[in-house]
Amino acid sequence: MADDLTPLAVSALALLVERPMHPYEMAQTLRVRGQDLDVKLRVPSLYHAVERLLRDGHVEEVGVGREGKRPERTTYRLTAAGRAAMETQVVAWLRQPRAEYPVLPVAVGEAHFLSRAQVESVLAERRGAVLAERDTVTRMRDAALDKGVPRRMLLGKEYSLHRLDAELAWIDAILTDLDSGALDWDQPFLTSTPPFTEQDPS
Amino acid sequence: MADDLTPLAVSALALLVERPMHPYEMAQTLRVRGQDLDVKLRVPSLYHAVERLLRDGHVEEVGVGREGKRPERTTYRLTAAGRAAMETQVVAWLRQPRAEYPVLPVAVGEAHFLSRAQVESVLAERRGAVLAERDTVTRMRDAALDKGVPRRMLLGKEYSLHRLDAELAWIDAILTDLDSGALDWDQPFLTSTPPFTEQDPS
DNA sequence: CTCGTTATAGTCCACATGGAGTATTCGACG
DNA sequence: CGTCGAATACTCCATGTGGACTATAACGAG
Repeated sequence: MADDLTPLAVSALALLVERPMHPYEMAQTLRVRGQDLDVKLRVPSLYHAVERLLRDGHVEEVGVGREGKRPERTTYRLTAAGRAAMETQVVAWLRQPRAEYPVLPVAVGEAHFLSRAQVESVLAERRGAVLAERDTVTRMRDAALDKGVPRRMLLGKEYSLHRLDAELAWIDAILTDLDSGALDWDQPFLTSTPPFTEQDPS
Repeated sequence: MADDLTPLAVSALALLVERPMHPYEMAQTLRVRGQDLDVKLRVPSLYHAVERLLRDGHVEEVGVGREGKRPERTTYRLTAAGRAAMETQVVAWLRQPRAEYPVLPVAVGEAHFLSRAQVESVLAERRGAVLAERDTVTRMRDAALDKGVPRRMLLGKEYSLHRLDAELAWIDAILTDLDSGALDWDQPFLTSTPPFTEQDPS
């Protein structure tokens, strides 16, 4: 039983539900549909992903075509196993949250190496960038709705908006606390004995 | 100029600010402090990360010790270049959001392959799991505050809480719209001509 | 009609990741 | 006092990732 599919593999399989394609065409389609905002799309990774799908019987070759005098291309078709594997993976991703590791908490966790002033300035800059992104996403979603794209295709955008709002709220909380001095930035910070665990309860 | 540091590399450098350590000790310290919830910590990756830091002059060997009769261990010390590189990286992460790719939007984006009932049931299950996680994080933060851990060390937890709340709101929105029928789950979905772009504006 | 540009359709290879394994030592239990 | 499990401190290698490169064709500007 071949293991977990990567997000890019799932996107590829989903495209093949519609019709057979060659990898380059998948990449184009994903880009045209804006799905490359949700899935990290790098061409070589896509080719590798398709290779693995082939190896695992999730897709099969449907022919090597020479259309016009373009470079050779291998087209793939979805198998029943591939379809099933994709659905299983989607369900698994929906069913339970998996640990993901955004860098922002790490950065803030080490931000005490910076001066309070620097942190304030840099976070203020970030705040602006996040606001701008929020604006862009809103506009994309609204434009799509106007064009008649069904709501359920835009749920990812709604999620992004929620996340951006959460980030804004959090940045604002930090900036407020930095200003009010509630964040004790200049206190000596513990080195040897972390107070995170009284690890000697014996 | 060596490139971007990985999150794990930054955590390693941050530990070395306190005192020289060997990799295994870094791993233990990160775990004791609960930082392995923010940074993905796998022992082999840590060794590789330290190797790269050594190669790039961010750390130097400070001796191969045999304490007691334990296996040999190589201890590393931070260099000035390493300290600077870490601060630069932290500032870069704070200054601007970088594209990250959570799987949930991808999964929801392909969820139309599932039946409405299945999506509802699976998302309801997820909702419970997210609630439980939110509870756990809250308790961890409160416990740490009680022990006198400074606020600024717990900003990551606050961020997690904001994000979990955002996810809950989003799940609830989907479940509501699925129930009310606002999400037109059973409509025929476009295959050949995506309405995402009228890609013929000529 | 030639020359730089963009689009097509990929491949190469250097690098990063992480499950599983190794080898030694310490501590506890019978 | 032997052995069995856990901790210590790594290493191996299969797999995944992605910047840079290749090679051909169509396209437009001079």
